[in-house]
Amino acid sequence: MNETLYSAIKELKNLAGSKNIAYISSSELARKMGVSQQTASRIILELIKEKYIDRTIENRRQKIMIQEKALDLLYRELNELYSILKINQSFEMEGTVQNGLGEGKYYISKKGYMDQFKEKLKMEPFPGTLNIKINPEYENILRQVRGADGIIISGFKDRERTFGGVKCFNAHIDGIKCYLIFPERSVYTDIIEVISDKYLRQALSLKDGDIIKVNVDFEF
Amino acid sequence: MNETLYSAIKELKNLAGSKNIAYISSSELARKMGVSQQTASRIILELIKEKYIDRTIENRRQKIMIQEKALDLLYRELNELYSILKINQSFEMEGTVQNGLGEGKYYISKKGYMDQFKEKLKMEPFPGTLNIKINPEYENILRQVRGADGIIISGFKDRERTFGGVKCFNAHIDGIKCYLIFPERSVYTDIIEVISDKYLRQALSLKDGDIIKVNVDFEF
DNA sequence: ATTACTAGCACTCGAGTAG
DNA sequence: TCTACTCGAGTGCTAGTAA
Repeated sequence: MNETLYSAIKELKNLAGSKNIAYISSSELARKMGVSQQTASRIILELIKEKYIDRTIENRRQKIMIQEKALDLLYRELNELYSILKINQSFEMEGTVQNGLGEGKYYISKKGYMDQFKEKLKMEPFPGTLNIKINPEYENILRQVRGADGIIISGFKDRERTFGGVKCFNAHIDGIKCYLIFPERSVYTDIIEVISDKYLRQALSLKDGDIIKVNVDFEF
Repeated sequence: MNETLYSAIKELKNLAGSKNIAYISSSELARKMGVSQQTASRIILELIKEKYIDRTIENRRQKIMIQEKALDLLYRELNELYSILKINQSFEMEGTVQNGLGEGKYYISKKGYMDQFKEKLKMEPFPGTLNIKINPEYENILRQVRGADGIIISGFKDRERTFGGVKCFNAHIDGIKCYLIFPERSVYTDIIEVISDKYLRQALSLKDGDIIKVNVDFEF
């Protein structure tokens, strides 16, 4: 990753705001970045090639759409700085309890995962996940959490198929210790999966549709 | 500022930890950064020249001391990301009420400042400052706050001398709205000055030596 | 082992300019 | 006006090597 592209992404995201859409000419970007118009133009082309942005030219002006990959990069940088500067943060998110479909249970119970949970999380998880649909206003916090390095649970193979790696984050809900688990390769969903050594639905008296707060605890 | 130097500073600060001292050879830094040993060596020389680090060579190994200028850079980047990503933060710091010496009163009362306070902070400050010595464990938070862009109060001249610009941050102490004020040019002191439209010592029943919490409110 | 100089090469930048 | 191509110049890289 070229460092100049990072600076350009910052400029563009700053302009784009929460809609992630910016209208800017190459010479204007050039001026903001302190480079020539030609270089700015080349940077935009590179950003498109690397899928950090999408661009259309409408009525002689460029419409730049910031892509997930670019936001990922910015949040990753933010997390890296948190980590380097040893800034401890706790993030709160709010969401709605979802019907779990029993899929979680299938995955959690796999020996390949379970053994690692016991070893790395120092607990034996209840065989099932609590699924929470995070409210849209917490989208950015979720993105930041997802971009952080968690406790890595490696992928594995069994007779039938391959299971991908996941990463876990320390969290708590209403004082009950739990872990958020995400696929290691980032997937953009607003539904998070929570595991704990307790049956969370029971311990917290939850039913589908309940609104709850989840706190993610980072320590570097 | 070269972007490569920024990456190098991150690597070095990461290694250095809170003591801001790292022992690392140029080839090790080269490996971490994915460049040649020669380039890493040159980077270190540039960092020294630009006063981001200090270096001594003891018993064949380099001792690298991270300088304030480098920390400034990292915190500034962090703040820039906060701003770009519209992350609102509130920072809490703890400190001890200090004897103010009446200096604050002299400055605050200057028309050049007072007019701007009224206009930009939309309040008429009590003519005096509450000085708080921040506890060392909040040093990094203080650094981060100081590195942020606040509400700018421009410097001015009167008949006798020049008064430098200051920047203000929204804050509150025990629910009372106030502002932190810092000289615009960063100075490394652990004493902060607080102004408010109220006489804070009275409103909060404070005396020298009292320990209080200050919350700085950022909004981007 | 280190650090860091010199030489040469590669890559990135901006000027000129086309579409 | 815009964007973006080509090309020459200069920066910054690595390899070789000295200390």
